[in-house]
Amino acid sequence: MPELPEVETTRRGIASCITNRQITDVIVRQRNLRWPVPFRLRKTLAGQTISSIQRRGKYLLLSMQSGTLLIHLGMSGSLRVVPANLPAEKHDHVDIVFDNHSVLRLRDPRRFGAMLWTQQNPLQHKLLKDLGVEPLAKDFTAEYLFNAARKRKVAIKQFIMDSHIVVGVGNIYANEALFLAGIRPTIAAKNLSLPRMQQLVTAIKLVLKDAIRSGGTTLRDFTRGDGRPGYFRQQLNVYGREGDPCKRCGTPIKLIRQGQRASYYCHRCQR
DNA sequence: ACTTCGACCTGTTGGC
DNA sequence: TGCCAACAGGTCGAAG
Repeated sequence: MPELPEVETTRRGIASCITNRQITDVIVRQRNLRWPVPFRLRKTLAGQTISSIQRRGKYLLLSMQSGTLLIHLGMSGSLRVVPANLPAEKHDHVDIVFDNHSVLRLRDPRRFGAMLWTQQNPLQHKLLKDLGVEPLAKDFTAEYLFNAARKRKVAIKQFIMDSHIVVGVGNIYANEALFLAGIRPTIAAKNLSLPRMQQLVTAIKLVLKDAIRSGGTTLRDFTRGDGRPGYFRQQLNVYGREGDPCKRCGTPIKLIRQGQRASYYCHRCQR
């Protein structure tokens, strides 16, 4: 579920509920996420106040007096603020309890997510320090992408999904952005001209902004527990549409595999 | 420095 | 209906 738009929507959705709230308790039901949830997390967090919640890539950064809690939602994670008396369900692994008896609850069926504590500058943390640019920031430009692609023979789709180049472009939006830009996902990154990179950069920003705009709907549907985001799904041009007609030219959408991920594209519109 | 691939998990879906 | 394989929105880290 979580690509950058969902993570950003989550951040915005919980920010006002948790900032300036004091933590009174932490309940860890399952510590085996991607990396173990810190053993003494309850001891570490109790009594601290969350001063802000920021996002870097798909990581959420909860700032407190003595450090930062890093949260990644992996493939299936979600965060919700619920009343403390709402019973935890099967995959509700961590509760952060606040002084007003609300709870920040992490749910993650596949457990590819993470919750880590760091006392250093979080941007210097091992997992964050080598991340690429933010796709919606001004420094994500055609020139940047073009320069980064020199000598890179990897396919452009895998290239834009590489978080060391640019963060937050997941499989759905990589497919969608390449369609909008008219670029075939298999082209070697180094073979794209600067103007085509400009089209791609523009498409990535557009797709992510649109998705954030409809992210609220996506999130609400998801957290309600009925899975797929109905609203956003209707905006998809290629993802999940194998064999269906291209919305621009009618040619059946193709499905291939790149690096064990599904790539959908129009053989005619994308060259 | 770059590329490929296995690994981590559970839940859902589609074919037989 | 049951069973099994394939697949799912991520990304790290080892090995080549």
